[in-house]
Amino acid sequence: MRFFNTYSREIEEFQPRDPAERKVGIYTCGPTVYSRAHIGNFRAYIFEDLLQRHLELRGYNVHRVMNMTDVDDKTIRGACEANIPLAEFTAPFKQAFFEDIETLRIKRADEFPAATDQHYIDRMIEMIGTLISRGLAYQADDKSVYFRINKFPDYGKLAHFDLTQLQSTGRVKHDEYDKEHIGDFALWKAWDEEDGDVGWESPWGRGRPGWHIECSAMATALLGDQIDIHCGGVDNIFPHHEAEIAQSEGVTGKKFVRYWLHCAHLLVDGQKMSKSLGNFYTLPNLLEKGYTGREIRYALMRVHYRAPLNFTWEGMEEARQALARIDEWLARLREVIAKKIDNEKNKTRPREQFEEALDDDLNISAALGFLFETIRETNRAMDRNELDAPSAEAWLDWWKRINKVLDLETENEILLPAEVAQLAKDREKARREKKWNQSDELRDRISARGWEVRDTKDGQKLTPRGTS
RNA sequence: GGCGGGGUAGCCAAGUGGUAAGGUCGCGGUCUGCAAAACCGCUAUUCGCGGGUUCGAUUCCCGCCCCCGCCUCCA
Repeated sequence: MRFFNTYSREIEEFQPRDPAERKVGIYTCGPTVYSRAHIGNFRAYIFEDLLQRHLELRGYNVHRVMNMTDVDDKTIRGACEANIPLAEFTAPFKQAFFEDIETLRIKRADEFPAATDQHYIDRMIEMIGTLISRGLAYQADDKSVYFRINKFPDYGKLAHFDLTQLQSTGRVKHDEYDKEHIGDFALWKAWDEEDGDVGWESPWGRGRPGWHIECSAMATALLGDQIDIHCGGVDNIFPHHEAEIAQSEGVTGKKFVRYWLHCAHLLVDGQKMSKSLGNFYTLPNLLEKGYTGREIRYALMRVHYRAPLNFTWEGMEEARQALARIDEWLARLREVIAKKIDNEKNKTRPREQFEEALDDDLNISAALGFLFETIRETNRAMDRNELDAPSAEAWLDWWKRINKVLDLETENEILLPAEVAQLAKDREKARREKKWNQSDELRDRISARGWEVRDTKDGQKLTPRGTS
């Protein structure tokens, strides 16, 4: 198995810390719960889901942690504006997040530590204390504690940045007079009036943790000093992950992460989907348009994680059609099995290309290409009545195996509504009497109710469209 | 300005030093009363542009162009 490691900028053979036990520790940066996450955020989480599921398919025992950032400027501002306690403000967004990942069939992480958990606050304070004692951090005149990047020679290595070349984007306001170096980042932010009643006591006074330290504290607390894989969006490479390395290694003295994997952005109209640009869609936005969770999952999954993915409605339609093709294929395989078709002519058996494609830095496009090739070949055999039941069973087993990674099968059998059943019954009668106009009219009415009619040798078949 | 990612058909996209997977859309055909689904065929003499290496380059090298992102709290 090979992955592109952001640190080396090279494809590397994957070797976990504990190859014998096949244990893999993964840390993924989770949402900041100040508003509902948008589908660009979920592209990253789906990529991480694919990673976890493929590792598991290959026999690894994955332990994944995803943090919840429930204290930062935005959450505090939101709570202030709503005039409610911070926890009350973030709770519905946490809940919405869990609903959304369930809709998208994203496997839950083993742990979702929250930044405001006193246990982790304590750990952050402890780490900051250690960094200060080693000269890697200092308390400035503004009472905040900053990381001293000049004392950490590797700072900038992940992003390949030359620190003397850093330019301010003006996105974040700097308290330049308080910091020794413009690049020094906050570990502990001193309380100010805008924080209201949000704050924790520390050896440096009342305040709250900086964003980066929370991940270092939770990652090392739950996964140990060294973790196998750390993921996130490319926009987290700098400064967030760079800072995590500095803080963690500054405390433990050990290499923090073996493999850094970063996901490219979801674009809309060729631009990064983001809250600040206002060009974003949430999951409920797409569900309202009639798309289902698995259709959205497919649409967000089908492009390689390191390539930008442009979100379009055309892409959503493509996802729907592609899934219908898979559904149809599965239904046909099951039919062959049910009919116990026995034919010696075509004994086809599954191959390994799907898994091998994913071994290659999660090449999902190649993997799906192989799936669809397989679908065409087996459909062709079924058209000729040349696929026997054992072969169909073998392909179905194969699907069950790869679907552990894809998780794209329709969830529940949708019951035929009585109304549609009656229309179908009427249509059957009309067809027996060769009343074609009536038959076609009934087909339209059934179609208007979201069901598709097909006339086969065995009579009418009804399939729901756009199913979850 | 620095550092990345990307540029392959209408759209999405894989890929290799030896002549371009797959999905979707469109067109034609088989099947069908007509459809649908499925299958078959057609749809890139060509892979952003210009050089170079090579018997041969979309792939390797050099230069350039375009798009997107990051450059101190964005997945």
